[in-house]
Amino acid sequence: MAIERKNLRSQVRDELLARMRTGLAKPGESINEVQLAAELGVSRTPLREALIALESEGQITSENGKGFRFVPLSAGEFEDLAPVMAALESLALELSPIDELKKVGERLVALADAFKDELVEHSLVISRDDEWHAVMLSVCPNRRLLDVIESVRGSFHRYESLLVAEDVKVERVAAEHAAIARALAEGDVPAAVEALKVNWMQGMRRILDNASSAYFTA
Amino acid sequence: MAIERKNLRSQVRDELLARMRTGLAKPGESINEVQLAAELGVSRTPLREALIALESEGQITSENGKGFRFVPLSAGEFEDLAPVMAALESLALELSPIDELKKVGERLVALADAFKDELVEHSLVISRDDEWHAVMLSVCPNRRLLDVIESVRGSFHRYESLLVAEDVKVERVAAEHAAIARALAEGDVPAAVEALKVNWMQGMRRILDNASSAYFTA
DNA sequence: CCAATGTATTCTGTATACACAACACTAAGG
DNA sequence: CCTTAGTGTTGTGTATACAGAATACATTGG
Repeated sequence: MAIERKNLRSQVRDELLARMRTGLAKPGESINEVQLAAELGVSRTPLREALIALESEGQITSENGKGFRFVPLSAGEFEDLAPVMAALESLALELSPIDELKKVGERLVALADAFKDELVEHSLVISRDDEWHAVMLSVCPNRRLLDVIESVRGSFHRYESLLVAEDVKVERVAAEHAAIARALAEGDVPAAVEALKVNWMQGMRRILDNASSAYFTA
Repeated sequence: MAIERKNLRSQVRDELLARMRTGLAKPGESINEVQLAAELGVSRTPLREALIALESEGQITSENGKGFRFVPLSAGEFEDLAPVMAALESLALELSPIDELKKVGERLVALADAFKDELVEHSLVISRDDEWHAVMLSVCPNRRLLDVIESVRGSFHRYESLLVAEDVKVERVAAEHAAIARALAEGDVPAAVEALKVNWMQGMRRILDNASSAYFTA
């Protein structure tokens, strides 16, 4: 096995993302570089590099003399992100070869079923969902589009992880996924696109409705 | 007047972008940090920070022990970028309040006319085009979408700047802009979206056809 | 007591220093 | 002659050092 060969800045980046997702890094909180660097056991240099990378992905903000801050949660931003994801993934479907889509559609149907049956615990819901979308996008030949999707999804992810309540309606998600998958299997891209948009917007709405508004004060 | 208060890394970032657009930084060229830093009159630190920011925007690549490289020009990537821009700007239109769009449509018609009449010199074509699109997007309330658009547009820009030949058909662009603007003024968003997609794809195609394939070897 | 200015402290932004990986070149062995 | 191990050099990745901005605190004048 080829062993991982990663530089510190990317490891730090991953760790910061993890902390943002678990809530260990509180939204809106300002970052003390020396303290955080010490906590992570690295110097300020790779930490700052990770922060800068995350900043240009929109996951962190900075003001000139004041340093970096985890971006506050904003219902508005979350609502903004959903249609962007929907549009991007829709485009990905439209650009994928139709026959490939049909094949993938079948796999997706199976996955959606498994998803429903598994009674997945909450921590897994998101990674399952991720996996499902990854499979769907796997036949899209537009590399740059996939990059953009991944970047935006990063921001979306944060809201999912922090706000997903215990009682997420998993069956609902599975049903929506199944609808998309069936349309794809039949080669009906417009229908799939429509279902996909519903999936994103409903998903966002579900999460937002269940979330305590307290999260957004920060 | 409030005087500019920018840190070095953003200034370096701008300078690097400028060099990429003028061709001073050759596509595919690998970057020697000490040399480039000296050339810019700064230390490696802000230079690296700028490089990292540009990397996560997709404008620069890096390999672990090998450092940074200006990304090579790729016809494929350029072709990939166009539909993404089209989809994103289309979404922006769909999310904009219809009455605002109508008002903006009128301004855009005027701008398109001016564009045609001005017989603009080549260096100005792109910034005019930019300005036009900026006005069009000015009524879109989705901040995050605008961020994503700006980021992707950055990559697209590079191709425009490097490949736009002397004999760009300016009237063609103006005509396409006028079509979009008219549709907006009439509040016909679907028509505007359709025209917009044509604008992006045709624009990309025009540039690509006129470009010597020699550019892509790097 | 409050306002305003001066001073101390903290933390960012930038520069420099250091260690090790990657690459180039040479030399020895087949 | 080709291959490969050894050696030197260059350049990145990371750590540390320094300078100045921002903030908090104290002090003085009203």
